[in-house]
Amino acid sequence: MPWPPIELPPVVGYTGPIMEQNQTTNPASTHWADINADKILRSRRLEQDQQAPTYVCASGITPSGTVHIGNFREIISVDLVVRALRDKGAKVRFIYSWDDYDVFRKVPKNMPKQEELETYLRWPITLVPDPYGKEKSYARANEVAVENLLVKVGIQPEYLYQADKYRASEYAQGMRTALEHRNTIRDIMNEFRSEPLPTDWWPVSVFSSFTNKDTTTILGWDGEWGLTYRCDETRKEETLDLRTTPYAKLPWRIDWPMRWAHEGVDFEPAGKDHHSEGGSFDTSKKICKAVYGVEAPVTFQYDFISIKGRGGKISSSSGEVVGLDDVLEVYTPEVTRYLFAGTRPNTEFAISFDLDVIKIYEDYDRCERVFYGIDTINEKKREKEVRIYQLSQVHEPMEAQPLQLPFRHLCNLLLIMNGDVQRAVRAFPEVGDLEEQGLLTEGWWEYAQNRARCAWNWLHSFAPEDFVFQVKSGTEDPEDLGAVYGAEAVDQARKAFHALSAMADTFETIEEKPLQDRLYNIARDAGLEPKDFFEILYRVMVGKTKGPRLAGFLKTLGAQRVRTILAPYF
RNA sequence: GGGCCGUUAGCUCAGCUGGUAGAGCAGCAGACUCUUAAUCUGCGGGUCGAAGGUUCGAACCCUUCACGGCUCACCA
Repeated sequence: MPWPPIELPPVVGYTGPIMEQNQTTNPASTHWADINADKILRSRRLEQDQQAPTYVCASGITPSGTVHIGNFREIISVDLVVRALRDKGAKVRFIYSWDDYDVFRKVPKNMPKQEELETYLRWPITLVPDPYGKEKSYARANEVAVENLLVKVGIQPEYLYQADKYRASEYAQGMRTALEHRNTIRDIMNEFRSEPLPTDWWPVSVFSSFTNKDTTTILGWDGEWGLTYRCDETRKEETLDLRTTPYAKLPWRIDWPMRWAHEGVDFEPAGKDHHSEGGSFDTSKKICKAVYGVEAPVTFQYDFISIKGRGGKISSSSGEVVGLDDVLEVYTPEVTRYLFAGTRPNTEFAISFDLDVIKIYEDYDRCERVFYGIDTINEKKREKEVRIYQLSQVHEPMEAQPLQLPFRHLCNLLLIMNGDVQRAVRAFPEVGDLEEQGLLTEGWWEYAQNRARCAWNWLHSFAPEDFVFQVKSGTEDPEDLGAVYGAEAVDQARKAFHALSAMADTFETIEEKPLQDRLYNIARDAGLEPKDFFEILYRVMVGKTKGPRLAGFLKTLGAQRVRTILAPYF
């Protein structure tokens, strides 16, 4: 189906102050974010006269390609816990670590300039150029994309750039400590390895200053700051001073605990791939204690996310990934947060792009009505729903229940209005009334616009064919209805159309129910079975045998449009 | 081989810090001159994977087992 080219306003990003603290939080909340917040608070025993500490919550990933929605689960999980901590009155530092000093291992298939990128393999991603030529590096391009999106869902951590820190030798002492505990670290890692690390293994790695690649061999350490390596490609040797060199770094399983100690991290969750015995969290935890002398942070494991209902559009095997941007095309920021806030982190769930989308929006709306006390359910459930709603918000919730735009109905109105957001929203009768009374705030219009845009995107890209229709403009040639319904039926339909046009002026004032009754009468007066009349009318109006409930549909279209559509058939 | 998670109504799941088993969908019955996975009203339906244990009381805690899934032992 051809879609009219519609210029939609972009989803509005959130620019005001972030929602910081919620005074109404029930301290006994059993929401998983609150339970974890309590766990974090308990992990630091405070002496009587000790000042309230700042709790450090951390998250981070390697920006080595497009950041996908699975990665997003980690950062939103931390964000929710951070909110829970702040709601409990704790001071929190929320850090997000871009591991942009990691090695560029593989060129993702969805990147342009594949051949040029190939030449940078084994370099640190912070030195690989941005194939789009906009940012100062490949890593930075991926980072910027995510940082901009996170603002829209109300997540604003303090970003730490590991490449900058390593290259400025901020971790010189951390690396030296690792070297001093070389054997301890090797023993810990060997506990779980199938093949033990070789005797000439070193707990640091080096990028060659001659080639920028990590293809180097460490030859020795002087017991202080001097590290000697050989560049495998050029066979050149060099001694670096850890206090000044930009080239040294720690491998992952040592880098992680070193940073926990360096930043004093109190909480960091990790994916299930890290959370096995002998996995990276496990060995990092041991190294953290044995080498850096501090306890590993409180953690939990979050499960993977799958995608449902993008059949045919993007196959996951083609290497194309679903990112936060894709999710925000269909789900508003609040509903996106709702998906994660309402699901325990250690359960796998699917983000749906099919008909489930409607249900998710309906669930969210119900949650909102519970929050505002419109819908009543038992107290225990109410508390849980209220908490989920709070945690889903990007802005402060409004004082009273804002006017809801049910997703399904909004979809129909958008289809009737050919994607015109303003007209679709105003087709809700309540909108005009509330606007006159000055009860629709700017925030509400933002909500309406975001939701309408998501609905339109969904209709455009993912809704089943049965679900969508397009109102005929009245300029098309009349269809050859006679072949299908017979000349007599068409003749009768013509009569009915006349009658319908004649009463079109009453659309604005008549109730749906009486209008519906009139339609049946019109059909029978013209000698048609109502069923056939409806079918022919739908064919004329939307080119299909079915469509939106007629009474409401006609009222929404209005007398003028209905006449225009019917005119060619007189 | 180790670890983690799951097993609750026909289906998808909720039930979280032990207190009489819940929701949605499906099903059945009724209503609407009716049409979007139509709408509204009502109803039924579960030895909570199995066996033991702790407890006044267990879907929930402990032990063992069965089945399913994921993950680690290479890199991050």
